[in-house]
Amino acid sequence: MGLRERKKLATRRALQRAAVRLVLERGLDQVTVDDIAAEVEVSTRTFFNYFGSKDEALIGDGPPRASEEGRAVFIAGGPTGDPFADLRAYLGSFLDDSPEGYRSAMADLRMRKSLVHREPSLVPQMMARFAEAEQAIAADVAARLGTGPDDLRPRLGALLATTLMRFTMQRLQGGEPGEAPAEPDAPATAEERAALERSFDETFEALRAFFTGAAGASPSERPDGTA
Amino acid sequence: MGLRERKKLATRRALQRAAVRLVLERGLDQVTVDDIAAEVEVSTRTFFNYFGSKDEALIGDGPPRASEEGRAVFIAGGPTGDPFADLRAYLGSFLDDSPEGYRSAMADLRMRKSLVHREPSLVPQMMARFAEAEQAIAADVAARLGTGPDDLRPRLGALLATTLMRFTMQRLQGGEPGEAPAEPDAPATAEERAALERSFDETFEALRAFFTGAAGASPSERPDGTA
DNA sequence: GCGCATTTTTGCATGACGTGCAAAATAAAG
DNA sequence: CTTTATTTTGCACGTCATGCAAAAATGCGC
Repeated sequence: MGLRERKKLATRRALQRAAVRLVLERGLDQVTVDDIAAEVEVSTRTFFNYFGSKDEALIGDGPPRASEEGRAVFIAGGPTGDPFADLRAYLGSFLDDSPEGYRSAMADLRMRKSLVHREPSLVPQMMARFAEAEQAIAADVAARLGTGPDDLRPRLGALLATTLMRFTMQRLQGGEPGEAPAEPDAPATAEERAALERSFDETFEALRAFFTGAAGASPSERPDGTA
Repeated sequence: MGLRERKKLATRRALQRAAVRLVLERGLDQVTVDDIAAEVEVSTRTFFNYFGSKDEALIGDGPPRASEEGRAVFIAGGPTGDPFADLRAYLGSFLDDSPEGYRSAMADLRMRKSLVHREPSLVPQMMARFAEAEQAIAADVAARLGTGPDDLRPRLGALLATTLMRFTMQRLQGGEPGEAPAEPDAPATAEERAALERSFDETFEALRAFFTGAAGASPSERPDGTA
C-alpha cells in the first residue's frame, strides 16, 4: 500500500476517533464538524471529503459481515446441517471478520454501545446498518437453500438473524440502566467475547423455546392461576 | 374542541399533506421547508413550531398502537389462549386504533409505502418508530405473563412482533420492484385490508413453520441432494 | 361590541450542516 | 526535475434549525 493510501486511511481513522471521543465527552450537539476537523488538524472541507455527515463519522463503516470462511461453510450446508445451529455459527463468524480479529470487533461493539448510551438519537442509523446486513444474509440463506427470490425463507431467516443480533446487543447494552458504560479504550478481553457468545446462545435458545414450546407451555406458566 | 385547537390540527395536517405531496412529486431534496410552508401559506418559522425537522413532517405521528380493546383482551390471556394466535390478534387491532378507523390506517400505510418507495433514505426513521412501538408491546406481553422485567419473553415477543410487522410491510411494499405505487389518495378498500391481513397471516404461519419444522425439514428440502 | 389575557404566528438574527468549484499543495511516475 | 494524478483547502452558497421578541389572532368576561 502506497504512502498515499496509508495516509488517507490514517486520516479517516483519526477523524472517526476524534468524533467519537469528543461526542462522548461533550454530547452530540456540543460538537461541531469544525471541532472534529480542528482536532485532527485538517480543514472542515476535508472532513466532508471523508464522511457525508457528522453522524456518518460516528456510526462507522457499517456492520461486519460474516467471514468468507463462515459464509462458505454455511452455504455448503454446514457445519452441522441443523439450520439453527448453522445460522448461529454463521453469525458467530461476524466477530472474526474485522481486519484485526475479534479484538477490533469487540472494541467496535463497545464503542457503539457507549455512543448509543450517550446519544440515543443515533439508534436509527445503527438500525439502518443492520438492514444492509440483512440483504447479505438473505442472499446467503437463499444460496444455501438453492431457492429463488420468491421463497420467503431466506428473507425470513435474515430477518430473524438481525433480530437476534439486535436483541443480543440490547441485552448486553441494557445491563442495568444507568450502569456506567465500559471504558471505550480498554483492551478487549477473551472473557468479554465469551460473555457475548454466551448471551448470544441464550438468546438463540430462548427464541427457539419461544416457538417450539410456546403453544402449550406459556399459558400454564402464568402465575395468576387463570390459565 | 375550541376553534384554536381545531385550527392548529388543521394546520398540522395541511403541512403534513403538503410535505408528502411535494416530496412525492419532486423528491426529498428538491423540496425545501420554505416550499412546504409556502404551500400552506404559513411562515417557515411556523413550520418549525409544528415539526422539529422536515423528515418529521413526512414520517407522521408514529406507528399506531393496539386498540384499547385489543390490549385488554390480550392482557387477560385471550382471545384463544394460544400465544401466537393471540399475538396475531393483538397486532391486528393496530389497524383499528386510528381515529377514523381502518380506512385512515390503510391510507397512512399507503402513504408511507409511496414515500419509502420514492425516498429510501426515510426507512431508518420509520424503523425507529417501530422501535418505540416495541416498548409498548413488550409491556403488554409482560402484563399478560405477569412477569417482571427480568423475563426475556416479553422483550423477545415484542421483538418478534415488530419483526413481523416489518416483514409484512416489506412484502406488501416489495411487490414487484419498480411496480408503480398506488395512488396515495385513492380510497381504502375493504379488499385492501383483507389483503394485508392475509399477508400477515401467511407471514405468521411461515414464521411458525420456520421454527417448528426447521430442524428436520429444511435440510431434506435442499434440492442439491447433499442432505 | 370592547378591552384584556393567553396563545399562536411571524420576522430577524444566528450558527451549523453540506455541496460545488477551482486553486494550491502533495505524492507518484518518468 | 518535470509532469501527472490525487488530495487538500478556501470560498461561496443554500438549506436546516433554534432563540427571541414583536405582532397578530383567539377566547373570555363584561
